Amino acid sequence: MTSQTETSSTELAQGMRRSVMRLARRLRQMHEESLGLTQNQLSLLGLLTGSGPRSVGELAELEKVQPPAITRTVKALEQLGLVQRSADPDDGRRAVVEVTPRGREIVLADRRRRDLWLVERLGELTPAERELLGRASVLLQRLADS
Amino acid sequence: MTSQTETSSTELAQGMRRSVMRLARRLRQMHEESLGLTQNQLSLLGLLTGSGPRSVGELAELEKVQPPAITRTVKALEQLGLVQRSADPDDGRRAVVEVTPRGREIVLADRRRRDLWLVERLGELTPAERELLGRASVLLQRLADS
DNA sequence: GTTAATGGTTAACATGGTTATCGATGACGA
DNA sequence: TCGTCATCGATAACCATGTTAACCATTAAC
Repeated sequence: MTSQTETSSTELAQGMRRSVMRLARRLRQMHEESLGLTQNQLSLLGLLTGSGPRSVGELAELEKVQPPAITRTVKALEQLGLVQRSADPDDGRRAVVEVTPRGREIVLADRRRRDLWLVERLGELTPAERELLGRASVLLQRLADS
Repeated sequence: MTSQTETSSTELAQGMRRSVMRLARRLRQMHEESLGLTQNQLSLLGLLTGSGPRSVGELAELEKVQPPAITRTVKALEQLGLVQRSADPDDGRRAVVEVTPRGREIVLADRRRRDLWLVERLGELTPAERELLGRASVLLQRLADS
């Protein structure tokens, strides 16, 4: 019993890795050519849009990257007028970054555009299949966060 | 009706994008620290292991990258003794690349290691949930390939 | 057989990650 | 209160990996 469960879990894992990695790659490609912003810049902008103002250190941790990488990206976004950097009033060392209205606008537009391809693909499925994916999506999220 | 279907498809797409991208990221991190090989090198090696000998141009197309990038990665893998490059006997311009036994070994070991984390996570789910993911995985694959 | 097309490499450059170092600010014990 | 230490962020120098442009060798075509 154990060995059979193990075997099928391995096979399931292989299948899932393949399909998830592949779909992710596809989704990533969908917003490559986006408004002149790089992948990184969009990712950071999206993060800020979702979470509100953040310090450089927090952003680094959330993006799983070292602080200098964030500094560079923030600098680029700042020059484009998409984020704004200000000193933390309580702690002069911290630099707080927040998205500007224009930045937020771009993120939302990009998200719509990115989803378009997937929405179309999903439209080709049966309602039952979509329902299945909806339930699976919750599980995937749980796996990713665990 | 249409508008309701459309709305839920949009929501489904958003949820799926989030969960798929996140899980993919997590899976990718799992084999970062792998034997001194970079992400790229492992990816190319995996491709070659799965598909047999390929020309540089084919590899570039499969990896969605320009030929010079392949040339560089192949050169590195060749120096490590993980791939072998030879001239196509029918067309002296083409360079055919194939994985060596040692390269193949590394790919398989890496795959096992990468799957380990996911297998463990899947083990925490109920059988019904695993079954659901198995069916969803097939759909994801189809979406990615369409 | 000369010319054009094709496959791959090389060179020069851009982007984005890293570590090491430093300046400025905040925290804390003598 | 002051001197020391820790922490945050920025800068510099380096590496990995993508790009385009130019070039070489080989094949194809007239």
